[in-house]
Amino acid sequence: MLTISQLASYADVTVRAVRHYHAKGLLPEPERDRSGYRRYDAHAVVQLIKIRTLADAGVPLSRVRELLTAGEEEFTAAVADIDRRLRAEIRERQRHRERIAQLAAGDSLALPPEAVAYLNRLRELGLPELLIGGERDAWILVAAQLPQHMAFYMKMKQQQLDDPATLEFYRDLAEMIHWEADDPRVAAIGDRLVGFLEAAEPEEWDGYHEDQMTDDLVQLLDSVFLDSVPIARRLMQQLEERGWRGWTKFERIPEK
Amino acid sequence: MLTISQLASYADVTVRAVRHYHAKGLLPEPERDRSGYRRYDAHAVVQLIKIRTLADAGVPLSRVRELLTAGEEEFTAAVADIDRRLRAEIRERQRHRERIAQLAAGDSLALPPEAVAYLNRLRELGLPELLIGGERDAWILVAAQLPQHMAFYMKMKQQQLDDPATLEFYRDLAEMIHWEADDPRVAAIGDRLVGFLEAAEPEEWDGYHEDQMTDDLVQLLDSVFLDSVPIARRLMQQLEERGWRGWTKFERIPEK
DNA sequence: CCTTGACCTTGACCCTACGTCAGGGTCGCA
DNA sequence: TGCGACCCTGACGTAGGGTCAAGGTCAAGG
Repeated sequence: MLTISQLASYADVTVRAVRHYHAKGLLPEPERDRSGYRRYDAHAVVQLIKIRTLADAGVPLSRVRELLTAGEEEFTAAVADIDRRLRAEIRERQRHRERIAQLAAGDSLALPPEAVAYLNRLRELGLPELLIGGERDAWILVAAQLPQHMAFYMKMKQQQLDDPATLEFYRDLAEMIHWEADDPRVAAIGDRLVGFLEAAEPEEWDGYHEDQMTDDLVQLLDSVFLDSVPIARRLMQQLEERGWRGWTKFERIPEK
Repeated sequence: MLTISQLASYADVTVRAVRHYHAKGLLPEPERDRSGYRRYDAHAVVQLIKIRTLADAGVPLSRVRELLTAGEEEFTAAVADIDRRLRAEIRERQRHRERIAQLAAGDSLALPPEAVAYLNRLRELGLPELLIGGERDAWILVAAQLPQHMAFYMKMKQQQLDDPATLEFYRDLAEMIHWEADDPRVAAIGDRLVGFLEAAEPEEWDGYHEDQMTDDLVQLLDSVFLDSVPIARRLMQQLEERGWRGWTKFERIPEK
């Protein structure tokens, strides 16, 4: 007769695993000797080897129980089922590999490459890191909600940077993030921005922020701006005095 | 400000997962409103999306915590590490697939194909299923301990079956399993068996059960025989009276 | 006879990444 | 004011065991 550790070593499993299989009902509890030790016969070794064979093949223990007593057809059906699961798990991990391969550090975490390129261009233009961080966060949010539109958005943004006047204005906006909340220059910026908006109206921004972008998302993006730039609140106040509101999605305040 | 379910839906995770990340320290606990509800800002959405991005890439949460604050080099090192783990898991599952592909029902569970072929031959020879079951269990044990020698053992066994005299004797042995414990014919079988053993001596069985097979294993295999055939004990007793012992590995009892 | 080391017992907590109650408080709307 | 949808904490469950803890047992050697 065998002790539990002898049994375990024949099947190359741990003693703990054997007890686990007892608890799970995979392996019947054997007789005990007078001191309460489990005593096994050779048949238990055979059973245990079968259990390990299935478990080593990736069969979950809950199914091992069925399979040990299953007939031929059930068995082959179950095997097919398990093979499907394994294939799915392999595919999942292959996708994981592809994803982590994309994950360099920094911006590219949670952003598609075209967005990373855009952020890098902002960086090359010498814009302050604080503003770029705000942009990055905003685009992370957009990329999470509307991944299929990121390519389009990024193309639009890149085109804006190609226009010298817009770029110049962008630089001035960037300056703004360091201003105190009561800086008087905000009024001038507000004027210029409204000038831009009214010159561009009405069709130029077409498709830029259409139906896809829900009001909720727009509000969330606005709050990113409001939270990351101290003077943002003042600026938006200026805009509202001039008949405009919003930031992510400017719109004329309807006259009442 | 966002509620927990709004936050969760922006990052496409469950509310439970968000709380889990709080508990794990991945996402800082936000301010509470006066009724104790968590209130989030847009930055929390960004953080949560980053967490999901890493987790979706197969990064364990314990490492996500490090990676969120890691610099460029640590990050790429960690990514390489995770990729290694993923590759290992994929390989593991591919091995599992190969193994379960081998697992038809019945005998082949835990046995190599040549052993299955041997058992099938016994079946074709019309030997009783009870005896074949005993053989199968014995070979499962051997295959688990000495997988590299199975091919050789099976070749030997097949050769034995090719010899008409041995085969005939095999059939008679097979009959035996139905006998009562006090059947007088056991003596005759004992005589014939000893005849075989002494005729075959000493070199014919060479390499069949050599050093590889430990005494422990031999004893285990003997016990399979003793447990599965009622009259086995009587037969071995007969053998001992004639100067032989064992079953798996017959040996002459040294004269004292 | 005693010690020592190896083995055995049960019970309980640990891991991942959350899911799923249970029991109770809160919000917004009709 | 009542209802459904939301929020809170706390606790238990998952798969497959690992790892103590606290104690009983066994065999060998001094």
